[in-house]
Amino acid sequence: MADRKATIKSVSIDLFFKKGYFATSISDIAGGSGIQKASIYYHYASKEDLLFHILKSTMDDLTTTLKQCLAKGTGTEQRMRAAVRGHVRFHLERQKENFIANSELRGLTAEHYRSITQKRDEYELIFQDLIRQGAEQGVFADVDVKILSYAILTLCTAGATWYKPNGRLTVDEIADIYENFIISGLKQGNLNTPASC
Amino acid sequence: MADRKATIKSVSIDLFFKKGYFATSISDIAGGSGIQKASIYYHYASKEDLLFHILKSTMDDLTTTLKQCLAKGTGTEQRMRAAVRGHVRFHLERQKENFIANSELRGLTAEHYRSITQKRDEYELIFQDLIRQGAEQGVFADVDVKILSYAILTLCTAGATWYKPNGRLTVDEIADIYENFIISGLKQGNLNTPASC
DNA sequence: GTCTATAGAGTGATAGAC
DNA sequence: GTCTATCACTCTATAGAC
Repeated sequence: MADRKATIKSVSIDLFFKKGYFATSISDIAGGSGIQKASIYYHYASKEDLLFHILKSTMDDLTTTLKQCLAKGTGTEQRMRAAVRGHVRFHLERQKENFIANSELRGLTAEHYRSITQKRDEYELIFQDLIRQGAEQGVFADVDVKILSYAILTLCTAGATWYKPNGRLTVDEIADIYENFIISGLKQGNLNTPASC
Repeated sequence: MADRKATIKSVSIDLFFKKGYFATSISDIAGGSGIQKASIYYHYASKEDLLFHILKSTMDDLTTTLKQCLAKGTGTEQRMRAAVRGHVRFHLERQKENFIANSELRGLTAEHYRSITQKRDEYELIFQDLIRQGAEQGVFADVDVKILSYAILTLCTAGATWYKPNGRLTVDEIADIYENFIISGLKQGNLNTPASC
């Protein structure tokens, strides 16, 4: 039980993922951490403070990972492939935190909410720039940048909802599928007539 | 104030969407409905019962809508296009209920949870059958059916997260974008080498 | 750093009058 | 069908001992 503060955070991530932020009590977290609930407040100012720490570190690590992935690629398509792959991997490897980051924003104070959504917006911008560049270079079709960026991100993020660590497919196999699906969608080859319903 | 029971349900949908199920109290719902909180229990047995009614009617209507859309189409690609379009439309037009249906399942009792996820699984099966048929007929590429069905559904469902009724694009314009993106992804035309990150 | 004890407020739900 | 009143409980957070 080296670092109690880290233990509390880790237990909270497990519980927020399984039960949700509002359904998890300080008592639950204390029980899981092997201490009394009052002791939580020595390490974190409040339950909301704990949530904010989780979301902040997740978003910061996510952005760092993306930038590392992009640094390796050359050319817009390769860079988009690397971005998608990095995004998928990060979300599957740190499934619980990412699930929380996408579902528990309402638990934050107004100020902390702005802080996290600003980080998210900056992250989205990187993808939007890639789509725009690809469209200008003729690598991708002339698609709606905003909608497509949301589509790409939610698609990959959704993995954090259903992924099972010891399931049928490995992280890299799932990343392959998403990468090809998304690049195909961005290129928009051979399309026919739309539906009527 | 014709039907109080319907008013309570409608107010609950608004509040569950805005604040979340656990963060919404019976008092909040009563206040929004213009009655005292005890009166809620004349119409619904419990807060959970209210949530279940919302989710059940949403899922039933969703499945009905999909079947109507599919009845019109001929050919696998046209049927998939119709299915995607119907799914997107339903989620954007009934945004709040669908958002709740995708985020508040944890509020249900074990029995009700099974009931709703069973309806969801049946709905997903329709999409999985379409993907499989398309792959067999050579209309779609030989893709992973389960992953792709999750991808398609979460993609369209995500619209319920960010859609703004009076925003830049109409429901049909958004449906067009998703439809083309998904069909392109299912066909997987002209792909190059994968990324390395 | 962790404990016991408790404050203070809010919760879902019920009883019974009207 | 809606009300007032209240029960029994849980919650976050704090005070102060050790």
